[in-house]
Amino acid sequence: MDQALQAHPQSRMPGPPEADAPAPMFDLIELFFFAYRDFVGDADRLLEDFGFGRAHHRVLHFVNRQPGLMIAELLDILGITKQSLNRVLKELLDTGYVEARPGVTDRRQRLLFTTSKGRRLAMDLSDLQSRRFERALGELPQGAKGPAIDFLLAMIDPAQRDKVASLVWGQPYEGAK
Amino acid sequence: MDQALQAHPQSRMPGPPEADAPAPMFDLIELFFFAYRDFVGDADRLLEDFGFGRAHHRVLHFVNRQPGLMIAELLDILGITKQSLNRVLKELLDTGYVEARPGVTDRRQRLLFTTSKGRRLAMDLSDLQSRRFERALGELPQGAKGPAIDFLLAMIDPAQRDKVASLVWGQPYEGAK
DNA sequence: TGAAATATGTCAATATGGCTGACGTAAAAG
DNA sequence: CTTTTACGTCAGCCATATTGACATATTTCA
Repeated sequence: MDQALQAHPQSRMPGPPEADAPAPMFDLIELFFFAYRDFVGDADRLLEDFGFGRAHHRVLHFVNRQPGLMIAELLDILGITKQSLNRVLKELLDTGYVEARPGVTDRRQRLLFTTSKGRRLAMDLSDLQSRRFERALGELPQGAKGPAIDFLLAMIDPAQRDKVASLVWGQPYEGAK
Repeated sequence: MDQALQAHPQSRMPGPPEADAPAPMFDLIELFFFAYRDFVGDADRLLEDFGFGRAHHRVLHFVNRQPGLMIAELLDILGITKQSLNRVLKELLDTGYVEARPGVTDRRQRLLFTTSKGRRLAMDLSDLQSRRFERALGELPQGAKGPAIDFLLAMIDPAQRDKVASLVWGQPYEGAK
């Protein structure tokens, strides 16, 4: 019935002799894929109740994290175009999860803030995802959080690491606490 | 000029006193987001040269990993509908990266295999992503791979873990080697 | 002051990757 | 011989992203 489910053949390198290329790390590749999928799945389910998608989540999250964020900064963080952002942001503004206030020193800017409603949703989403991390870390030996942070940080493009670190901690990373 | 870039305010919990809810793990949440983005970015860039997207990548990857995979099994792994798969799979078949052979014992089945061209592309993609893992692990203390695997596995829904483990290792997980 | 750069908004067209529902067909299983 | 299974396909819809072009207000600078 399942001759289709054979033993995994990747232990044998197929094809002609290519010297000894390091074997691909299929385990990490696939685990990263599935772990991330479950990670975002938590939030996806909650967001559905509000008629929002992942795009809304990302906007809401970073606005909540950095109140007073400018449009241009948000675009830079998300790495999308303003046209893409606009539809999503508009919906968050229209439904009252995010509000925009003109900049004080520069009135061209629209500084973004979460409303109390938006803050609550953003927190609910973060709590959901934090609970997954808590569960996962709880299954691991004591002190697994530092190494996990180090691992994830090391996976990020070195060139982007400072930017990310200052976004995450408000300053360059100083090592596991 | 940048009163918009204030110190991060999340250290103070906003709103009324909600007792002491555990603080959200913003660091892990955001690092996971950025790490995954860079991780898939590597492959995305290579895939563009072939006119493929992430959907093609996933199909090619799992077919390469489990030669002789049935359509239904692939759908189960990817968690998408057959209609979604079909367009992508068709393109991989038409362009000769994947081939389908009727099942031997059950001729309704279409068993999927990568062609030599497909195997090469799949390996190139896996190598790219493996190189990122190698670089990352190289920046960490010796023996960081085991904990990384354990962390990612722990992040996966417990109910799905056996399925994932048997997909990744061909058997239930036995702990870091 | 007047021109240029900046921050943002908007219209239009397009691509990709998902979805649901309905229907068809060949082969296997009872 | 009927039902179930494995798969394909048509049609339409949605979400998220893209590029390009153009508009508008505001700030900056020569």
